[in-house]
Amino acid sequence: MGKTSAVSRVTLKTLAADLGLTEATVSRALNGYDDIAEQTRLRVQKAASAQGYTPNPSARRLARGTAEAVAYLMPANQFGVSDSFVGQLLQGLTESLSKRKWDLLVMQTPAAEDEADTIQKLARSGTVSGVVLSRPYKVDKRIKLLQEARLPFVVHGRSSDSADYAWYDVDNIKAFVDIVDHLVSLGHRRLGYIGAPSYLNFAHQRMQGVRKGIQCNGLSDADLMVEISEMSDLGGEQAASVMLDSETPPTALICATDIQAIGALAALRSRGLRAGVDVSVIGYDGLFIGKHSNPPLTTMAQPLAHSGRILGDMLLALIDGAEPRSLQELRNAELVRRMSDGPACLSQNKPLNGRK
Amino acid sequence: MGKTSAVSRVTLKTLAADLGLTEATVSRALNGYDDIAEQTRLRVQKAASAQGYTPNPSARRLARGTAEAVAYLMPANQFGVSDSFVGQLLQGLTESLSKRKWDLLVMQTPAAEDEADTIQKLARSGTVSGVVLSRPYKVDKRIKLLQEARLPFVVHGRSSDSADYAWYDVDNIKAFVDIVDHLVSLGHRRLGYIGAPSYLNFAHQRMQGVRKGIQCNGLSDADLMVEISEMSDLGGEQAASVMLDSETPPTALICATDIQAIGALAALRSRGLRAGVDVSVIGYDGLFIGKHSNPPLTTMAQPLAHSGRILGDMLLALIDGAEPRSLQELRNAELVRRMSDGPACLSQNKPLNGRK
DNA sequence: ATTGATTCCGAAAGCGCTTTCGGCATAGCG
DNA sequence: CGCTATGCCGAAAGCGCTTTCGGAATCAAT
Repeated sequence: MGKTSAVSRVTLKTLAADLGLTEATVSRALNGYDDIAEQTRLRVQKAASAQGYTPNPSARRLARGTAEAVAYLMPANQFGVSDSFVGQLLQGLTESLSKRKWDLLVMQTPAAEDEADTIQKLARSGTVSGVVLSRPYKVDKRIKLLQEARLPFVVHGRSSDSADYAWYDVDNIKAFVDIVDHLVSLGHRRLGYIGAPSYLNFAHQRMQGVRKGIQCNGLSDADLMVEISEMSDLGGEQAASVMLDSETPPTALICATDIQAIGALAALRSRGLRAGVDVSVIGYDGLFIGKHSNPPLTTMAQPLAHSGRILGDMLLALIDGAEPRSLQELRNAELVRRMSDGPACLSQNKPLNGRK
Repeated sequence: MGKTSAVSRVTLKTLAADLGLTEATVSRALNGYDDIAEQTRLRVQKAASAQGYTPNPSARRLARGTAEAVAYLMPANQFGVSDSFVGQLLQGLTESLSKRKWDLLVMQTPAAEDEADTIQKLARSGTVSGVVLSRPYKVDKRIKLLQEARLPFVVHGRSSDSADYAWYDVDNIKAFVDIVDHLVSLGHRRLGYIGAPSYLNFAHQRMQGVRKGIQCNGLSDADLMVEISEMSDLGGEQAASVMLDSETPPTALICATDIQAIGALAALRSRGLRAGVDVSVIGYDGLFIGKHSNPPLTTMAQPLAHSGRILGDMLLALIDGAEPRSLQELRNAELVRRMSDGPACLSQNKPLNGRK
């Protein structure tokens, strides 16, 4: 009746007592110190796994002075449309961290106000030894805070000044230059761009991309129509609507995100316009949903299959002392053509306006 | 110049020294003990926030003997299609937990083999004081393990024996009975069901629902055609294909998940069949994607807007000592009609088989 | 046999915090 | 004025683990 069933935890102390050794010895045996006789190490290991010993992480962390955990700062779920990439990212992160048996915390900065507070607490308390940040703003206070706190971090995306920290991003500018190239090569000369709020840096970059694409192809600003909308299907639909209903509607719509592109598709349909025939629509993200939209969406697919693992590995390297500048990885997005783009049919520049 | 910039952490010790008090006093002052003079409490609080003191969670947890953290066991991302609900759920969970300033860990049981191991480690190490489990299997070893370990947990969904633990689920059986009712009322008499692997209990339940619906409406087993597929668009497409290409194809397809329904839609299109006219298709989940599929998908929408917060609150209550049996919440899904269902047109029972 | 180098383990301090306990004041009571 | 309450704080132990240090053996070399 000494131990009441499953209640009494097995600690280093009990283990040591059982083995006739000291806690110190058992600890070192389990942690691979080389001043332990191979024979006793085996004995200890066997007993440990037999009794199901699992070190108390809090105690270990306290003693070691390291957190053995990292935090993922989830982007605030802004428009109801939950970001499906969060799941993928987390999966990759856990994979990467599990190699060291580290824990993954997910946090969310409540209001924009509390961001500073959250980060400072995080840094000062020593809860984690690293942070993964998603979807940074153009100028992102959190990044500066993390730097000041000397807390290792990697960013999924980049803010405007990305020289001094580690990040993993896709080349948004190139991606949108490519889109413009593609469209121009199809004969399009009047383009519409449905953008996202530019405080999000990726939105800013994508906008830059289309501007650059316009220039490189010898078009002028007058050939580009721009509407900024929120990142939702409705936002995209509304933005597309104003452009389509304008005097000289564009023959192709470039969208900052697939979600908005999906909305644009709806705007076309409701006007009796055929995407890919009357007007081209190209999105960005490579979302699964695009495969099944009406019509299937042509899009720039970003490679986020392994981004979680990559970010995790980067962070680990960083914590091990790697130079942040050496950990900057830029990938390219890839055009996947489905059905929503096609040659410009200049004949019907002014479409027949199904309604209105 | 006493403190070298941001390097030296401010601990209870330094705070106490600064204030001319003991660590014990400061600790109690900060933790709301009532044996501290109101005046000194204020003094302490002011100094704490001025110096930006944040308690070291590991030390606190160790001393208190409680984890102040819970874990979310992510469902393994089986078919590449990342589950978009994970993000939503996490958001709700963090909200709920932030009320107590608890941490949220996300973990993933690597292989099916290691599940037991993972859970036992989790329980024994005291890493967390509670667990949220998603998408249980019909008979789920993890649940038994959690029970044995006396680790509080709530399940998002139910396993086959759900009497003794806390869960939050939607009434899958009722949902699918409702679908059958709806379809029958539209005149459909030959139904097809595209199911999911039945080791996932929700899949089992949905199948039961369909069967029950068949009975209640006076149909026989012969009127139901069943295909089980993996939970992906391709799976759904293939399953739909075999049914549509059969001797006597069903006039309506019920799908266990929206993803599969989306695939079924593709199968229809490739055969020149019009969803909602020639064949009805109904999915389940209420995924955003269904709004923009071709045609828009009629589906049973499950209420998961606040499921994360509800699960979090349940878990907290449980940890506070609530009875698991008192924490079982069953919600109803709701039919949202879009374009993929419609009255049965018996005239074209045998469709014109576009190909094959 | 004496020395020196190795091998292996125990002793002990400490990580930063919580919490019980006891004791010194001061206040309240007869 | 002595006595017991009460208020307020310090002392100290302890949570479970890590890690440095030193010392007792054992071994090899002279």
